[in-house]
Amino acid sequence: MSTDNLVDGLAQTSFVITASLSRIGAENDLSLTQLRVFGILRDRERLRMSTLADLLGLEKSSLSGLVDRAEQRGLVERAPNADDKRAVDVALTPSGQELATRVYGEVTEALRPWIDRLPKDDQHMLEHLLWRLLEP
Amino acid sequence: MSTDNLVDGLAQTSFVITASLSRIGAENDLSLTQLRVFGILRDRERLRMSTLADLLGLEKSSLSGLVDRAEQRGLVERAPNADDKRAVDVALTPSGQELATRVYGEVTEALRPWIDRLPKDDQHMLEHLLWRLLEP
DNA sequence: CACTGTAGTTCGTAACACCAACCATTACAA
DNA sequence: TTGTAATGGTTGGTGTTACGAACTACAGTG
Repeated sequence: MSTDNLVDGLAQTSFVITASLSRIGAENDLSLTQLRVFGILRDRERLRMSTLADLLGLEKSSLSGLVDRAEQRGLVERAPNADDKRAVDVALTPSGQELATRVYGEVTEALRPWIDRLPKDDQHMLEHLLWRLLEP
Repeated sequence: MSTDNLVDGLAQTSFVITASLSRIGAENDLSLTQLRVFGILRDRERLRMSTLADLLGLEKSSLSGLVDRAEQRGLVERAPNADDKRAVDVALTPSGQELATRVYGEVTEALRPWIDRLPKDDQHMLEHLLWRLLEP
């Protein structure tokens, strides 16, 4: 069956990407999950703990410690939510922002040579297909 | 820059795949890393601890515990290497083999609906591109 | 106003991954 | 060939990650 091979290819690719992300994260003392937090928070202004947990696919309790550690390092900050006094918003601090863009730049640089083994046309095709797949 | 978007797409896709693998692994009491061990060992006969560690990108010491736990569950077994008395070979037991094929079947089933949102032609194209990228 | 649900935190537990230190064996060099 | 370095694995200690259960504080609803 052909789907098997595609699944395999997706899994293998995942491992390659994940390895790069982990390595570059580690060089900056960031776990893969913390990297994801940064990736998510980089675009948006602020996010509630619970929605962040949902996006990451984590339990709320897992997120507390994660944010704790990042907050102690001054990369992230908590603020009470204006609308809901139970809720807590999380946002990147300026230094967190800076780290995020730097690390994601490094990731792109690290993957570029690997990606460039594919002709430009194929790169565009791949990009197109992946985003089609990722559509909601 | 277009590479950025491709890197992003690859990362996003990785997270989706990883989430599926983790979930299905968890349902079978297997961590993502154990799942990878099974995937690697499924094809080959037996592997030395060190080469397995290399393939996984792990320290030797990390592998010891990993294999310990799998061995205690009877999924994997150690055997002294014939050529090198220092080395230890690892292989799936029959019950490990069975679990491996079952779990990887479940993964394929889980991803199929997601993948099938892409027309068959696009699936083949994607598969082709990914494997081109994965070439050594 | 009581009651049920939701948002986060804390606590205890287990897996995971690393490093450093340690044997045993192998490879190599003088 | 014998001494020394390198390799293969394990052990022990540490920090991170993730979970579930129990808990507090606030929201929403009847």
